[in-house]
Parts: sequence; C-alpha cells; structure tokens
Amino acid sequence: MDDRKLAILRAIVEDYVSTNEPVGSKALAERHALGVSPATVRNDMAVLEEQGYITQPHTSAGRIPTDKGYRLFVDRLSTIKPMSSAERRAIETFLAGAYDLDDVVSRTVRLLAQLTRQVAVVQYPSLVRSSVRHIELVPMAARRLLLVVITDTGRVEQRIIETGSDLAEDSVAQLRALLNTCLDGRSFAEVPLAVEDLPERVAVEDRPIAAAVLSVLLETLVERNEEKIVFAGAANLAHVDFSRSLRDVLEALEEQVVLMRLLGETGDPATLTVRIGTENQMEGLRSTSVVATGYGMDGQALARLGVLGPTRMDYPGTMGAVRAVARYVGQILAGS
Amino acid sequence: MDDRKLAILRAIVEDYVSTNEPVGSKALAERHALGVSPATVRNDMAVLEEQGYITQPHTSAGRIPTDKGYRLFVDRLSTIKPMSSAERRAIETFLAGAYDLDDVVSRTVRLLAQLTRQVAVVQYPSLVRSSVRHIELVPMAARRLLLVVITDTGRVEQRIIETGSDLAEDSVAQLRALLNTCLDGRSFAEVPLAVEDLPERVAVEDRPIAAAVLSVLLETLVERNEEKIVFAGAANLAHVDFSRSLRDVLEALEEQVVLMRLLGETGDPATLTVRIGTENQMEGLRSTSVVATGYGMDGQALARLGVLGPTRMDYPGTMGAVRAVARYVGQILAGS
DNA sequence: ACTTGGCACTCGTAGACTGGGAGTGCCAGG
DNA sequence: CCTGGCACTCCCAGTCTACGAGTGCCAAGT
Repeated sequence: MDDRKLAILRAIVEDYVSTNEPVGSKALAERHALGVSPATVRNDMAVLEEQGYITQPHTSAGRIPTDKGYRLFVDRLSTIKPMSSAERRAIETFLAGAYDLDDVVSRTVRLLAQLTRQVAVVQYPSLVRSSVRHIELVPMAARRLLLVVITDTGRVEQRIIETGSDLAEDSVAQLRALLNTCLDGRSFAEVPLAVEDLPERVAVEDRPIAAAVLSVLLETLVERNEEKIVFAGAANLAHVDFSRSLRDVLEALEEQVVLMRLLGETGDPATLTVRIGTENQMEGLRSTSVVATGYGMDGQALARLGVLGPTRMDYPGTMGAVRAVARYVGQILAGS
Repeated sequence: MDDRKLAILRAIVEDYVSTNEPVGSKALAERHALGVSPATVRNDMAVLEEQGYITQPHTSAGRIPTDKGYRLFVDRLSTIKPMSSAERRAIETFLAGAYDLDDVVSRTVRLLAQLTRQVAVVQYPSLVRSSVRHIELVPMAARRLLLVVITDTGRVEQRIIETGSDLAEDSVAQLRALLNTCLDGRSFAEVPLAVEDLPERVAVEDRPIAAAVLSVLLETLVERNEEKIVFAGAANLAHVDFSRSLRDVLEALEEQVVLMRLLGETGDPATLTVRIGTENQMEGLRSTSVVATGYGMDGQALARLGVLGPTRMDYPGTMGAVRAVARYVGQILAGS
C-alpha cells in the first residue's frame, strides 16, 4: 500500500467528515497539497475502490469511505486528538461539582454528549468489583423490608423484600448487625462465601427471614444484576441524516440490553475501542460507530462509557474526548 | 354553535387523526352518516374556519383542525376512552412485577410509552409529601460521610457530606441515632422544625459535623431538590413528521427543567389535563400536545405523569391510557 | 513505469412545464 | 336552509431538459 494512497484515503475521510459530501479527485488535489494532478489521484482512487476502502454512491459522483476505509483510517492514519487545556479545565470543573454518584454519572453523560455532539452512553460503575460499605435493613410494613446496600463507590442499591412472616424489631436489628459484621469491607465476590453459615447464627424463629434477606442480597450483588446504563444527547441524532434508520437507533438506545452489548462487545475492557458500522452486530446500528473505553479508579476498569454516532464521525476528536472524560471520571470516583 | 357543526368538527378531528391527511367535504359526507350533502358540509366548514377551529394548509386542500379545534374537541366532543379489560390486566401485571421504586417508575414510563405509542414522561414521587422512614450515616473516608435518607414511598436519597474535621465512629453513631429518633415518621415539611435544636443535643466537639450534616439534610429534603424525571419512547417521535422541529423536541426532553414545567404548568395537580400546541409555553414544543395527570397513593397526588405527542394525536385513547396507568401506579405505590 | 492532460461518457440534480384531480367558493333553484 | 352545478385554484406527480461534477480511459510526456 502506497504512501500516497494512504494520504489520499486520509484526505478523503477528513474531507468527507467535514463536508458530508462525496469528495472528487479535483477538489481533493486542490485542497490538500498532494503534489500530483487530479488524474493521478483518480488512478489511486480507482485502486482504493478496488480494494474496498472507498466507494461511490453513484457513478459520476465523488468517493466516500467504506467501513473498511474508516477502519484503516482509525488504525493507521489518525492519532487521538488531545483536548485543549481549556477543554480539560472545563471537564474537570464540571465533573468536580457533582455531589453523589448519580450526579457524577448524569453529569458525565451530558458532558460527553456535548463535547462530541453525539449520543453519549455511560454505564454505572459495576457492582462486581465493588465492596460492601454498609448494609441497612428498614422495616416498611408488617411483612416488608427494604434492603439498602451501600458500596465503596458510593452507589446505593435498594430492594424490597417480602418476608413470609411478621417481623420483630429485634430480629431485624440483630440481622442487620450480623450482616454488617460479616460483610463490611468485603468485595462482592466474597459475599456468597461470607454469608454461607449466617442462617445458623440467628435464632431459629428468625431463619426464614434471614433466608429471604440473603436470597435477595445475593441476587442483588452477585448476579451482577441490571448494570444500569444511561444515555444522553439523542437530539444530536436529529441533525444527522439517518434516513429511515433513525427510529431503529432510538429504539436501540432505549434497550438496556442493547446498550450493554454496545459498550461491552469488545475484547479488552480497559482500552479505547472503536467499532465501525457493520462491525456492530446489532441490527439497526449498522450505520453507526461506537467509540468506547473503560473507566474506573486506580487504573482498574469499573465500567465503560462511550459515544455513538454516524460512521461519518470525527474519530480523532471523539476518541480524544472519550479518553479525557474517562480519565477525569476515574479521578473523581477515586476522590469520592 | 350548531349541533351539526360540532359533529362535523368531531368528524374532521377523527378522520385527520387517523389518516394524517386534510379531510375534504366529500369524503367527510360519505364516511360519516351526516345526512347532508357535501355542499352543506362545505358551508359549515367555511363557518368553522371563520371561527378559527379548522384551517386549510393550502387553498384547495381539505381542512385540518387548529389548536383551538382540538381544544373544543377535547373539552366537549370526546369522552375519555376506557381501557379494555385485557389492557387493564396487562397494565396491572406488568407493574406488579416491579421490585423497587426505581423499577416501578421505569416500568411505568416504558409501559405508558408503549400503550400510547408516544413519548411518556414520569416524575418520581415528590419528596415534599413523603415522610422519613429511616436515616443512615455511613463513613466513606476520613472526612467524608454518605447520608442516605429512606422515605416511606421507598425512595432512597443519597448525598455525600464533606465534614470539616475527622470523624469518630462514636460521633457518627450518636448522630445517626439522634437523627432517627428525631425524624422517624416525620413528614419532610416537619423536618426543619424537628431538627432545630439538634446541634445543642450533641457533644460540643461534634457540633461542626452535626451542622454539616444538617445543612445537607435540609438541602436534600426541603429544597424539594431535583424532582427527578424520566422519559421513554423517544423512538415514537421518529415516526411522526416533525419536519425541522424534531431536534427541538428531543432537546426539550433532555432538559429536566423543561420536563418539570411540561408536567407541572397546570392548575390542579391531581386531575387529568391536556395542553395543546401553542398552549404550551415552551419554545420548540409548539406543535406538541401534553396529556398529564397526577398520581399517588390514597388519592393525594405525589407527582405527575403523562405523555407528549404531536397535536394530531388520539386524545380519547391517550387520555384513557394516562388515567389508567396513573391509577394503577398509585395502587402499586400504596401497596409497597 | 509512472504521471499527466484531454476527452467522451455517465448520471444525479435542479428547474420548467404539464395534466389531472381534489377540493373549494359561489350561485341559483328547490 | 339545503343542494347540485360550475368555474376556479393549486398541489402533486410525472416528464423533459440542460447542466455540471466526476469518472474512466487513452495517448503522450518525463
């Protein structure tokens, strides 16, 4: 693969991304100082098309990159664009104003949407890698308890428990104390083992209640449950010409499961990954790209965040924004 | 206002809503057994247009209702369409499966979006009318506390508190106990009074911490804070022809403040209200209508929910769905 | 062997024009 | 007050055309 051909591919991607119009040989030779004539460019473009990197919407129109072309561009022709120091400051101060985990996440997702002018998706920090900070049991009604689990990341999980029998104040208090001594500081992975013998340590008459609580607790913590995900910036989709598929994209965004796969469907959870067009398995997201990365405290990824946009997107800028936001969120979380 | 004219207006609204095409005199006279000729219908339509109830997109096209026309239709020409018993059962079972407040709200909003095929908006049950079920203080770091407030509606509020000085285990425990004895069962409105003398009841050295906690607590509970709102069904907008304004609508939906006003901008909070087109003050929502109602337990409204759609919407059906969902959510909440 | 200018060709787009048809307003007669 | 008739308006869809951007190919130049 020729150096000049690569330069031409890069130029095509850049021009097409910024103008949204198929780019022709003449305009290309003019705007980028390639040092060759349009005819030469045409020859190279013919080869690039042959190899599947670009295509023309109709005969006698300019070329646009294919998914394969974008892939090559991302892998070999572009570098992540770092944020300006002004932008970094803005990110930092905006995120620093958050006062709880919900707020951190909601600020993050809006920030990312605004920075990239695309749809941002943020996964809540995973429970799996968290540890228990505190467990609370609150009676809500005669036979109903509210279980609240507070994690070291500041996330608060809540569940209603239906106990088969009526509750005594004492039993609840005892159970709460027991749970906290057993579990305080334990990582969620350790929880099942730690509570194994717990039913045996309560009074016989309280065992059914203990069992009910434990079953809900394990379900909450261990089955990695819903892995909450939020998105923002859907309005940025309206600007793009998605023709018929806009509805599909919006529908996909409202499906938690799809969002999960969107962020997760990749190898290494920690590094910045880009999935382009048909590389996405999901029906309906075939004309979109996803730029995602892990984030977390102390270098270990707790969850992922990213943006979704048309394949025709500014990859270097988007990647820079995603990386920067992920870093700062990590810092904020570590500081909380 | 003639009876026949009203019948004609009703027919125009119904036909236009179902076909999305301007309705002409001939088609109208045929489809609805009005017992008069198209010419007569034309005369009446001319009057209706004169009075501002209908309009024609261009000369020599059929008529479409104006906002004023829809208003008359809603007020005097239509009755709320009750849900079928099958639908009611579906609503009930779908909502009954929820296992905590978050889940109730998220199920509700998705259900409502699906039933109406429009954008559904649901406000979390208001804190203002709730009362305190339990307060928890959890040390997160040397100088950082997590305050968790559990309400009788099952909602859990959390806030991080920066204390100026280091924390002793005992102080925290004492403060927690004190808070709970003071506040358990109190409605949020009573909280400020109940904690007034609280700083005087702790040891002198703990007073700064108590003050910090109290200030955050009051801020959380009393300033009615964010009044969380969620929406779903944005995909249903894609189907509608909003021409340029789709972006505006999506943007409005992502603004909590706008959503609040959308639901709240009305007189009686408990009853079903409809706001049509330009009756909405918000820029960008001039071509949408909002059907909203209060919901809550025991007949008192805790919050509001509703749907947003094009002015050209099936008002009777939408109103029926909103009313039904509000009722069932109220029941579920009361049962929790 | 590669580059370049020339040239014929393709094809999408925009504008002009047209006929048909749906719908209207008005009027005169029942 | 209703009705049928009639002329009129104007949107819409289709056709046609001219234009121009862009291409592929070829033959000549370096």
